[in-house]
Amino acid sequence: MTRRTPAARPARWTRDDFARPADELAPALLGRLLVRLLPGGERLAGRIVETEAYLGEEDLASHSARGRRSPRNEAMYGPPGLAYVFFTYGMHHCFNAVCGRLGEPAAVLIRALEPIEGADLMRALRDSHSRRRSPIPETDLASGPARLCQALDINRSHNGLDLARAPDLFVESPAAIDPPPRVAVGPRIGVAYAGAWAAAPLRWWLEGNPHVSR
DNA sequence: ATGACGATTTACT
DNA sequence: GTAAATCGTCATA
Repeated sequence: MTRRTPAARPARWTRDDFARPADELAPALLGRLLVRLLPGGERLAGRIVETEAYLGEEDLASHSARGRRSPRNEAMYGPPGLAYVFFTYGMHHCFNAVCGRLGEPAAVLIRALEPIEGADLMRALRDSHSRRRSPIPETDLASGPARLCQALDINRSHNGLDLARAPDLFVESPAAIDPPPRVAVGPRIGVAYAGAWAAAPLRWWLEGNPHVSR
């Protein structure tokens, strides 16, 4: 009788994998792969090395704080597994995975990736967004929420996409998680406006990984 | 209709 | 370290 070893091959995440609280999902995503298939068939993949949890209506740092619901953040109120992509600062995109239960506006912001597949293509995509002369070092390719969106060509067209079903954007557990990762926790970035919530330890990253932002 | 500002990045002093 | 870039969104009127 053939027995498969579940962890021996890559496994795509299903809706159930996203259906948990943001502060549970955020650390659980570390070490997983965010995979993007470009229209030409090229496969880009990055190991998730930094995440932030946005808990819901009570979280004053969240776009859904105090029950704010609008066309922009509508995806946050959808089923777990949707992509929430928003445009900010007049020029940047950020990518989240919606989580929790349907109707609860929780999400996890992906803040940084370590390029695993297609790094050269990622560099070309990043170059197309800047006028930099020297080649972008690999540690700068996806080490920030807007950088990773450039590197994987993620934009508003992906907002509301179902990560559990979309053919071109999904999360995958790698065949093996190399070294047992040491995880660090700290306050979220860029949410100083959120009062006491700004200090909450809701950001997780792989300790010592050079692809983490800043 | 108007204005303030942002879950950022980059360049420059 | 500080500041510019740049525009969609939302709150207020």
